[in-house]
Amino acid sequence: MHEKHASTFHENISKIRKLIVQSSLVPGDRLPSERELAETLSISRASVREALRALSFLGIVETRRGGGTFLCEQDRHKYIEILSEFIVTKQTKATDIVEMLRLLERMAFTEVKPTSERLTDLERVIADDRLFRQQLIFQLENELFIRIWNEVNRFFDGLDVGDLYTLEERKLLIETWRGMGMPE
Amino acid sequence: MHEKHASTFHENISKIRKLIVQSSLVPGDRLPSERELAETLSISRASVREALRALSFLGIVETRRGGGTFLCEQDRHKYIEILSEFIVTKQTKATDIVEMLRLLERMAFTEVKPTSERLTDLERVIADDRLFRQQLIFQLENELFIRIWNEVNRFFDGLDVGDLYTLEERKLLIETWRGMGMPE
DNA sequence: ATATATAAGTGGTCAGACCAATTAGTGCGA
DNA sequence: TCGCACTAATTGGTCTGACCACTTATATAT
Repeated sequence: MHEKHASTFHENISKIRKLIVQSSLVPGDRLPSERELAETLSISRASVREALRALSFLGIVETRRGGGTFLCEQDRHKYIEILSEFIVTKQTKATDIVEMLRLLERMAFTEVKPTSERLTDLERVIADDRLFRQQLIFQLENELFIRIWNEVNRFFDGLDVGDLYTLEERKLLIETWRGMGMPE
Repeated sequence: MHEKHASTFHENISKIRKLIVQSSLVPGDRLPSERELAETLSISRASVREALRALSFLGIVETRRGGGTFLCEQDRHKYIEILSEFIVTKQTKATDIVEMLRLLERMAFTEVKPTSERLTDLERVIADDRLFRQQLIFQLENELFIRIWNEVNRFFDGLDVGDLYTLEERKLLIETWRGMGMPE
């Protein structure tokens, strides 16, 4: 009865996107609840959630616990465009990529509240530059930020210019963080 | 007992990433099964799946039905670096962004097998340039491709230069596709 | 009319079950 | 011994139903 899709997962994403269009939703509008979507699209709520999570990662929808699922405002991703602008306009070279990565990671470093567990996690991967930086970024727990870092870091990997920080720098970073004190 | 996280969702991602590091997994290696992960990390299998789906979208792991979940090979994302290289090195301007988008969308156009349902879906959004192109890309059902298009399209949106195609071009695209025949 | 308490709605998580695809194991025959 | 077909175990994919945490709407009391 229905068309062939690569997987029901993609089919479900397609269904939800189609419903957004048919309902003429505009950024900021609320989508039907997960339970409604499940019944309307004749799929389980678990599948609805997996599809919504994917759309969330793509920056198309956002969910608010107890509130609902909403179509994203374009403006919320303005800083992605800003970063993109930086890449696009500045005749970016290897040094610029490195500079941007250091900037992003400094942001993470200053934003993340240092806890004993996070320090332990960082120390565990202190020997590996890439894992160390990845660990730092993930501790921010901001999906959009993680996505941006992920893409920029791919540039860096492609450059094949070795580590971003030395082992001593990474150790110093941790020591500095430790000196910033613990939460209550 | 355990540290404060923004959400258990991010905490779960952190747990899995930590386990990958502690197990010294290298690209190509298989992760423990979802059931094992659930028991090891003391979370439900549904939560494990949501976390794995996120890591999948970030290009860190990939799942094979009946086979398992594997740490991604770096090389699989080589073409992301190629596209990035294009952006980074060519002093990319607005015209280049447009060119790249047209290229990506032509790839989708030639790769996707035209079916009556897909044509219907496209015709439904023919009035909206952005939705039309998004619909076309999503029909490819390739997560990595969707991600790349998504990022590049953000550049385009930031340029604010109007539509990429005219209504006539979109109609022509559909007519051309319709002429390519239907599947068996 | 305002503020407070209550109820309803919604996303987040969990448990257990079954299906579908792959993989590992077994045994038979050449 | 080797190779092939068959079976069993493993694993990701989906479904159902339940309960919790948070938000929003409603009703109630002052």
